[in-house]
Amino acid sequence: MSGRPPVEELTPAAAAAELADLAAEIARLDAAYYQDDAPEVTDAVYDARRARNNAIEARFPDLVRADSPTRRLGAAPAAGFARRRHLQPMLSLGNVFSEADFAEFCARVRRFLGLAEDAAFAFVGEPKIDGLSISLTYEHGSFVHGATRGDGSEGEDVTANLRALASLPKRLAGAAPALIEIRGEVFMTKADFLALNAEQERAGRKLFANPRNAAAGSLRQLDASITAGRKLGFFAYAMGETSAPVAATHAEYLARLGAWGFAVNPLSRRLKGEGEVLAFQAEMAARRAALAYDIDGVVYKIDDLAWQRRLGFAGRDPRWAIAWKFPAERAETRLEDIRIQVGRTGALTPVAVLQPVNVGGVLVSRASLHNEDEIARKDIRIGDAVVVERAGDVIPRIVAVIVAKRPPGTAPFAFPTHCPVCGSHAVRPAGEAVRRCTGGLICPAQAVERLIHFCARGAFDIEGMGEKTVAEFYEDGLIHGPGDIFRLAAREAEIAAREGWGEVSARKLIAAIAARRRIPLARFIFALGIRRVGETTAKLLARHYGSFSHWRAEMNAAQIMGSEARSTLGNILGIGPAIAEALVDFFAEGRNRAVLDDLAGLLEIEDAEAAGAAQSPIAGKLVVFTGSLTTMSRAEAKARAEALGARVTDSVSRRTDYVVLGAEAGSKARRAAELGVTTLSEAEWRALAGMD
DNA sequence: TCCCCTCGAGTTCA
DNA sequence: CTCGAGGGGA
Repeated sequence: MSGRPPVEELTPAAAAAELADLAAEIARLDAAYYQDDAPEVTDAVYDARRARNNAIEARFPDLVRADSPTRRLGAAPAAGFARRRHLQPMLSLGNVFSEADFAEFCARVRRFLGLAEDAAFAFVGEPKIDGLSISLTYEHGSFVHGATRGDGSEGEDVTANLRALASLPKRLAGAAPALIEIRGEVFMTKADFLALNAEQERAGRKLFANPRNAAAGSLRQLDASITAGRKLGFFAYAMGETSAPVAATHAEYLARLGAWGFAVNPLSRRLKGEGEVLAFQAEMAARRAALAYDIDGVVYKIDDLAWQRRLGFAGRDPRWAIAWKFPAERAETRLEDIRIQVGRTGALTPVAVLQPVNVGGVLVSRASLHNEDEIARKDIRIGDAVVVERAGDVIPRIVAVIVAKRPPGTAPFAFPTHCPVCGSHAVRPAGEAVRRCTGGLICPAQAVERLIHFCARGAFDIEGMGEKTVAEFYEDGLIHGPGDIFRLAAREAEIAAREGWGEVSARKLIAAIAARRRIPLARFIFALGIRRVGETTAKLLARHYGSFSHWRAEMNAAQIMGSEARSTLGNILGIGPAIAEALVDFFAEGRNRAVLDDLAGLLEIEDAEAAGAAQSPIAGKLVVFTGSLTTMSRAEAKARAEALGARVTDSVSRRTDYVVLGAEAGSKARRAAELGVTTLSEAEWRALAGMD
């Protein structure tokens, strides 16, 4: 800043005067920015003021004012977090753990793009910081809102908190698309984490387990001024929706981000091929400990954005990027007990109770043991010394038993043959891994789990009816079955009188329940918790039957008529014999039918939209590709077609809608002609599918 | 009949 | 997030 002496040369008196000026000035600028939405100065000027203020405060800690800008923020505290849908979903990433895995990833890319086996392509390697990813939306160059990743398609709106991050530009420098989503990572350095925890300890507050949690906890503060007081860093690294292309390669995109004013991880590097990737991975592993922040691996992205588009997604993971994780952290501890949990479907799941041990910054005291065989295979016994691992995922698992440290007198674990809750016989069908309680409707453990599922996200999604509440209400006899939830309104006073409850929370709960009386058919079916019927299958059924009454009638018919009607169920694509049987079993049980009657009287179940109402002309069509395609590989063509709602097979039949002929198409072209199936050239196909 | 992929059901800790 | 089973195509 010109015209001002360097901080080192300030006298205390001059410093005090300047801090007073800065406090007043920054307060005014904040008000203009946050309240009037009319910034008076550029962000660079604003940031320089804050930086100057911070520098002076650092040198004269005694002079920090009560109204110092570092102690408050102009933004009004947010009232809870609204949900915000991302314009484009935020990615998850596939993982690899070795050179061989990575080579396999590259081979898949080559196969998909139809490249030669020795074809080289460039990557960008980026250290994978253990923070929390967020999405920022800029309109006409201005930061308008930001959200956490959430489930990938919808996160929490933390705009006010993000405004408090100095490292995040409020305006993009230079030209930018009218609308653009920018993704990056909010993180805390190891040093700031330790300092924050020391501060927390001094203040008698709870400590954060690791920098990641500290960053998440700091960002997700309802009072944005707390966020402002925490030192959070931000690196931008990815793109979401954009109204205009901004680069041809990822490396260019990163440069663009830098030009706009974002911090981009300086360690990110363009790598010309697999050889350079290996070297980079080794380099990062070696530098990991010395870095200011925690990283758990390196993300490699294919540099060419046109290739990225072609590669697209397999499920939720992009085919054009991969996270190469460092080996998981491990720790040794003692297994104190094995407890058996009973799930919604009656599955008996063994869970290890561990002597709490710190694994990679998190205190682990439990780990799933999956099933009977897993325990037998590893010969896990109560009292054993075990190695616990927390891999890239968060979920700990037991890697092995240290047999040398096994105390005397242990015995192989005897898996119970009866349900620990209701005492019913627990059976394990031949060929299956899971042993299940046969108590069904009489088992209280299953009943609670079913109710929890009923209220959970994706099903009725009743706010305030979490696991604990449901379990307590069930235990105290407030609810026995799903219908009772919708009769709770009559017992509001009783709920308000419960420990930990009050009038306000009871009223809110009743309102949340009332808000869910109307429910789409698919969610309703999913909520029932029918075995083998998850979210996807429930949607499928809802679309097929359209209405609750139709579904119910058909299912009753199937139940009465047995195998014949069961085959009708089998005609729904995606419903095979096992799911059909699960459905018939559910309806065969009188108590389930009673629950349905009960709910039908309490709820308004919305009809599902008619099947196949999709917009693309190829949605629902059966397509066959033959011959060699010139503008894309076979796998790519298939993926694109499926993304547009078509089904792709390899053999031409009467049911085939289109046969797309590549060069040198042979027998399938002939067969298509014989059967009178419509054939398309590759160009015609691209036009029909809207790919050009 | 086999293989590949998707879906369901399970779980940890903050 | 992982594992196992189901579904569907080869």
